[in-house]
Amino acid sequence: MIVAMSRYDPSAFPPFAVTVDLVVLTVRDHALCALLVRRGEPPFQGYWALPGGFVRPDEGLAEAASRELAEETGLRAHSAPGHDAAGPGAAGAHLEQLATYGHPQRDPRMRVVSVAYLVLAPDLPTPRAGGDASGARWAPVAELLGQSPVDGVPLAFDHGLILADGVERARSKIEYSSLATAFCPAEFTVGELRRVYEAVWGVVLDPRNFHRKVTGTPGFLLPSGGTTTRQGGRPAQLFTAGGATVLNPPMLRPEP
Amino acid sequence: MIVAMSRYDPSAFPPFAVTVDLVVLTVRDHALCALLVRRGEPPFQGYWALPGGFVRPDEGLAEAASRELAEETGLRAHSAPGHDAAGPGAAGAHLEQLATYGHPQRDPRMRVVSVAYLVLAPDLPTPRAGGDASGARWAPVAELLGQSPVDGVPLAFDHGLILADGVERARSKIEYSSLATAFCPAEFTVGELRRVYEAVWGVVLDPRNFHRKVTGTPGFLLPSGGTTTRQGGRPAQLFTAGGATVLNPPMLRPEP
DNA sequence: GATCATAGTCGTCTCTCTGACGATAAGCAC
DNA sequence: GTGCTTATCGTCAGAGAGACGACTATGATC
Repeated sequence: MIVAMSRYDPSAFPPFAVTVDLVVLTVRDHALCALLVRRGEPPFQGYWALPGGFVRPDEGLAEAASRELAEETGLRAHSAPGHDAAGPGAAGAHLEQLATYGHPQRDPRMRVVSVAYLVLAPDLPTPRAGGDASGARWAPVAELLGQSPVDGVPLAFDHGLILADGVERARSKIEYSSLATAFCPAEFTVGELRRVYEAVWGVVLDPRNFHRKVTGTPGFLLPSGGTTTRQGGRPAQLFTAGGATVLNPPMLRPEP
Repeated sequence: MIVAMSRYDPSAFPPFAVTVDLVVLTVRDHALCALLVRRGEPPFQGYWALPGGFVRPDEGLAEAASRELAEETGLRAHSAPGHDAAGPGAAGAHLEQLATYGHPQRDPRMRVVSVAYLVLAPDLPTPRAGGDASGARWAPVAELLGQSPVDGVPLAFDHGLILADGVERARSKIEYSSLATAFCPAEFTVGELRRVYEAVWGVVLDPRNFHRKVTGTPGFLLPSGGTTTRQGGRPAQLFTAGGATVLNPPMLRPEP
């Protein structure tokens, strides 16, 4: 019986499966999008789900998340273990632990505890399907979180809840950190960064005030010297992410 | 082999033990304190550790944390599942998920994944030891996180790291939420609330500016009508926590 | 009971930052 | 060239924070 089990007796513990699930977010076409895979096996066969998989016996949680991310997208992630970690403007994606989901009935087959990770990545080509997934796609989170689920059906398991938590984390975190740069390529313009904020928050920001704010925050942006006209209009200065990870004072999210 | 295992095959998953660990914080004598228990069994026998235990097969993670908290302290917690949840000024403690720790070697006996929860509670009597703990005490976090570990030895397992993460979460969360009231009894004065901020942040705040800020934030404090002189000096108005959970604009933490 | 120490509460001033918005600059399409 | 787009600089009013003066109402001490 459980009640008779000593709380730390290793020979009599209730067995759990531990998985990682990934909320991979990017900004495409002015919209915040999440990576979904189509499940090729029951349960929820044919449903869209977050990428993820079992943690192996000899690997850490962040390590498992990194591995799944690489298998699924080819991305190299910098995990941010304690606090800051990622170097400025590096090519990979930002990865951080989101939360852990362990409702006893969240998987119909067995007791599964899933550690969710949040990944913020620059725009990528449409991912290949890999492993046991029969398809993969970028889906705008506005469709996923609105009243109308994808293709008329919700996500598998509790992945809709996990996705909502991940999106909320991303939305609030770009307020007080420089994480929005994780959605940009290594070199980007102030306007491109502003479009990231607009897509993630679903708002329109004043270009002049935004420019003043980000260029006036020490350590947020480093001028790289070049300019670009890839967005049309007047040539814009190119920047890379500065070393600052915390924005003080924060970027204020306007209310509706 | 693991690599041959289908990622969601329930019949061939690597078995893990899943535990919850609690970072229980309170403010005593102008200091932020954490609840520790002394381990009565190996490994780390005689070391101080965070309270916690195995998750039972039929209970959720927050449920397990709640149960352990009640067993250890007699506290009833309001978990805060999605966002807000706790009613204003209720008698119990605030409970929220902190993070999950699963380094392969974090427990010398076996693979254990631990979901840490953060509990913020008003000052309590010294807790009774329970279960397999041979003692329990409140320890000032300044001593625990400084260079000098308790009694010359660090905490068991990776609990020092978990504690540090919990303290950092508490410190940052009272900036932009009304969570500091969770450290106060149901009725409290502005000065008592200020002493909570001062203890958690380890700073001294201007009483006049603090008063203006908290009384000027709609929904943060509700006047309860009464007054008290329990802190000495001029009688102070009593308040209960208002319904607001988010502080906008936030309370600013002064820098050294 | 007068005095003092302790806290609480209200006001004022200055500085910084934000939001709103005008004006100018420098590319591209035609 | 004209028109359109985006980038960048500047100005101004209002909100909020830090610094601090002033006053109030208790209990403690002589």
